[in-house]
Amino acid sequence: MAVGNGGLAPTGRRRQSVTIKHVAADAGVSLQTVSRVINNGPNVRPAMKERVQASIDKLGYVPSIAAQRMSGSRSYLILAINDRDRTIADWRAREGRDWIDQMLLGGMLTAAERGYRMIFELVDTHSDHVERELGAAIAALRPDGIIVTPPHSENLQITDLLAESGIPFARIGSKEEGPGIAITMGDEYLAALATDHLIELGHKRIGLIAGPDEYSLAGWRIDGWCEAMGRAGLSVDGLCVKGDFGFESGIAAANSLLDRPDPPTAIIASNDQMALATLQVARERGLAVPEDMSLISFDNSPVVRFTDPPLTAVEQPIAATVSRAVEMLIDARTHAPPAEPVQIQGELVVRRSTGPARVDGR
Amino acid sequence: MAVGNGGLAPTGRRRQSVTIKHVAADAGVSLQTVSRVINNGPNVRPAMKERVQASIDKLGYVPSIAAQRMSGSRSYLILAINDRDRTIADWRAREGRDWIDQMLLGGMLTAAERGYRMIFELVDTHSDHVERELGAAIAALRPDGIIVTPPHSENLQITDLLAESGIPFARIGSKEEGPGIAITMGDEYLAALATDHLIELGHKRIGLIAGPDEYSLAGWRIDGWCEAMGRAGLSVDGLCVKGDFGFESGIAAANSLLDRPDPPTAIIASNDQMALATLQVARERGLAVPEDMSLISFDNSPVVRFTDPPLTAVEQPIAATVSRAVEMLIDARTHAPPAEPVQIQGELVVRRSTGPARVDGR
DNA sequence: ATGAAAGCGCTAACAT
DNA sequence: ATGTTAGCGCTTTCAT
Repeated sequence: MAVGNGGLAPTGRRRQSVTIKHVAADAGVSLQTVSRVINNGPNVRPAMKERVQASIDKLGYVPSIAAQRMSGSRSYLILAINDRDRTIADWRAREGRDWIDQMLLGGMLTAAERGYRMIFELVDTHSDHVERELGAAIAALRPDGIIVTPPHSENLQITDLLAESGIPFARIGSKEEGPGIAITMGDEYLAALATDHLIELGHKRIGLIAGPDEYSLAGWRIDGWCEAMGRAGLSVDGLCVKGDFGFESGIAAANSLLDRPDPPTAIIASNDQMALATLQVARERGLAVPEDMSLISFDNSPVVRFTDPPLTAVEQPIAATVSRAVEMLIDARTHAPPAEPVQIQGELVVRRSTGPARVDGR
Repeated sequence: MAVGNGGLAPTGRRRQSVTIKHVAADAGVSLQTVSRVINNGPNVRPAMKERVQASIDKLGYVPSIAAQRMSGSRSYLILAINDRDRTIADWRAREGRDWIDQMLLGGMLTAAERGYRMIFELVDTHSDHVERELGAAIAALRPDGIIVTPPHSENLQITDLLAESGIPFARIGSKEEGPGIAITMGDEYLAALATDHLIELGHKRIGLIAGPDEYSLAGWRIDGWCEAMGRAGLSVDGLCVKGDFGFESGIAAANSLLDRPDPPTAIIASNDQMALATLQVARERGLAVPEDMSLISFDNSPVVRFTDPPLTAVEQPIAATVSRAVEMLIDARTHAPPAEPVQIQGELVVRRSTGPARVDGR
C-alpha cells in the first residue's frame, strides 16, 4: 500500500495523493512552515525543519510543480528550442548526428540535479508564425529558462521575443551583445587548432569548406582558419569555398577545391556532412586519405568514427555546453548571469584521416 | 487594456500576460464559457464559440498548463521513462545508438499535434529506490500518460507502481498481461524474417547471438529463429549463444560460434553492438563478409550503415512505436485502450553483409 | 446555453 | 520564528 494517502479515503477523485496539507497536519505545523522547509527558506529553526522533513520523508511527499508554478514561483522547467526542419531532417536521415541526444542528456542530467526538467520544442525559423509558435510554448509552459540553438539563437525576432518575455534565456552559438546569455564553443580557436595540426604535418595548401553565412559560427571558423594560415605565412587565396552544411553542397565544394590547378593537400570541412561528402569525392578521384589528401571534420558526431579511415575531427562539446547553459539559467534567479559570452572549449580528436603532406607537395 | 503585455506596467510582478480573464472580458462572456470553448465543451452556441475564439486569437491567449493541471484536468504531459545506466552509457559512448533520438522525436511530434509535451526521465532499474524516484517524478509532474521501455516495462515493481498511480501507461517491449498497454515490435516475426532471408540464400547453419534473459524480447527473437529453422528442417543445435547486448559479450559469443567444428555460415546478432563485435571477430579470423560468413544485425541504428560492409539489419521502428504509444495514452482518457498487445511491425533492411552460402558448405 | 461560486496545491504578503 | 490570508489561472460543481 504505498506510503502516503495516509488518512485519505480512496473514494474521492484521485488528486495529488500527498499534499502539503498532509505534511502540515502530520508535523503539526502550518502550511507555510512546510513550504519554507521545501524551499530552504529562512526563519525555520533546525529542530522544526527536521521535524517537517521527517514528515515529508515519511509520507513521501513531493511538491506538485504545477501548483508551485501557479503560486507565482518557479515552474522548474527549462525549455530547449530547436529548428524544426533541421531537427526532423536529421532525425529522418538517421545518419548518426546526435546533437539532440547530446543536448537532451547534457541538459537533462544537470537539470535533474537541481530538481528541474527539460522540455524540447521545435520551432520553424523561416516562418511568419515564429512568434505564435514560440509565444504559445512560453505561455503554456512558463519555463524558468529557455535555450535556443542556431539558427534561432541569432534570429532577432526570436531573441527579442524572449527578452520581452522576461524569462532568462541562453543563446548557444552566438556571441552578439544583447539580452540572453551568449555561449559559444570556441569555433575560431578550434578552426585554428585544426589548421595548426595540418600545418605541423607540413601542409601548405589547406582548403576550407565553410558553412553558410546564416550561421555566425561558420564565419568564426573561417576566421580561425585564416588566422592560423596567416600566422604560418600561408595564403588562403581561393582556398575557401562555401557550403550549406548539407552533403550535396559538400560534394560541390570539394570538387571545386580539388579542381584547382593547385589543389589543397588538406581540407577542413565545417561539419560532418560536408566532410563525408569530401571523403567520397576523394575516393571517386582516386585520392587516398590521408596519403594524398588529409581531411578534418567539424562536429565529431559518431559517424565519423566509422568511416574509412576514421576522421580526425573537431569535437563540439554540446552536452557540456547545454549543461552549462542549464546551470546558468537556473542560477539566473539569484546571481546575475555573465554579460560576456561564455565559452565552452572543444578539442581536436586526431584519428586517421590526417597525415604528413607529401614531400613532392602534391 | 492589454493585449499581450501591451498595457501592463513592467513594474508589477510579471505573471501570465494574457489569461482566461482577459479573454472573457474581451468577449464579454463568463470565464466558464471561455473554458468551454478552449476544451471544446458542449453547450456553446456556434456564434458564441466563434466570438470567443476571435478574442482568443486576437489576444493570442494560450492556456497555462499548470493552471489546467491544478484545476483537476489534464497536465498535457507524457512522461517517458528510460533506464539510467543504459541511457547514459550509450550517450557517453557516442557510438551512434539513436533510440533516445527516435523516442524523443517520434513521441514529441505526435504529442505536439495533440497539444501535449514529452518529458524524459531516467530511472535506475536495479535499485531499492526505484519507487522513490519514479514516485517523485509522478507526483511532481502528474503526467497524463507514462511510457516505459525495457527493462522497466517488465519490472513488476515499476508496473505495479504505475498501475497504482492510476495514470495510463504503455509498456514497450512487453506482451505480458496486466495493467498498462503492451506494445511490441514483432520481434519473433522479425527474427524469423531474418532467418528466412539467410535460408533463401542457401545457408544451413545459421547461428544466433541472443540477448540476455532479462529481456523478454531476447527470448522472442530466439523463438522466431527457432521457428524459421524448424520450418526449413534445419537444426539449431549449439547454434544459439547468449550475450548481454554488450560488445565484449558479442566477441565471446561470435568466437564460441566460430570455434565449433562445424561453424555457422551466417550469424544473426540480437543487437548492433554484438553484430559489430561479430564483424570484428570475422575480420580477425580472416573471414570475408559476406563471402565467407553472412551477418544480420538487430536494431539498425545508424552505425551499421557505415561499417564495411554495411550490415543487413532488422529495423526496430522505435519512433513509430513511441508515437503510437503517445496516441493511445492520450486517447485513454476517452476510449479504453486495447487489451491485447499492440504490435508495430518492423522490417528487414537488406544491405551487403548477407550473401549466398558457399556451395562447398563452408 | 450560460453564469457564479468553490477550490485545486502552493507561495507571497502580511500578521503575530 | 511561525501562522494567517489571499490569490495564481483554470475547471469543476451547481445554479439559472
